[in-house]
Amino acid sequence: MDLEEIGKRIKERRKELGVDQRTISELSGVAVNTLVAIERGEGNPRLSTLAEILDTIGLQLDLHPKKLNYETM
Amino acid sequence: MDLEEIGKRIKERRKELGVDQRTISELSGVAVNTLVAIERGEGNPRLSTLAEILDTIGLQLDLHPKKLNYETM
DNA sequence: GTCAAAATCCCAATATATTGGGATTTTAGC
DNA sequence: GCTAAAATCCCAATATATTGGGATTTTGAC
Repeated sequence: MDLEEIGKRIKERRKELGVDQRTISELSGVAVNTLVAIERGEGNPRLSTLAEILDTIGLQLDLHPKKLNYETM
Repeated sequence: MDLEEIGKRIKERRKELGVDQRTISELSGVAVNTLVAIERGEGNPRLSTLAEILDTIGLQLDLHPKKLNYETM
């Protein structure tokens, strides 16, 4: 789940909703330039920025365990 | 899943692993000050910063659908 | 292939996350 | 209640995300 995949998921979801970037920008309060960058996987948004967008399009962040890179700390 | 809960989850997971902040800081490359703020729910990290920490402690971000705030766009 | 809308790009200004250093407070074992 | 380690705080410097404005390109319908 990297920047690029998150961007894809956002764009995909927005298309499903049938809305354009400007609308999401206005509803979320995030500038359209910022949204463009994120959708294109070129962004590295603050968590709040990402959350505002996700919230607007009906997606949510979640946290789950995965395998550790280092077994010994 | 807001900033505060994410911080709690990170701290909780770190404790389970039995490692201190300095160690996570060194392994992840994120400054300890930044880690402190995030664990305390006072941070608003960039996605990359959050991802580096999560990756180090064996957690992963995920995206899933939730109810929309606005049914009509 | 024209046209309008949507998406993307460029740039300068601003806001804010991140960092490192050092000091202070809190925590936990003895 | 001492003590060392861990956690937190403060601050100035730096890096970078965000924004708004306008221009350009791409897309899709006709």
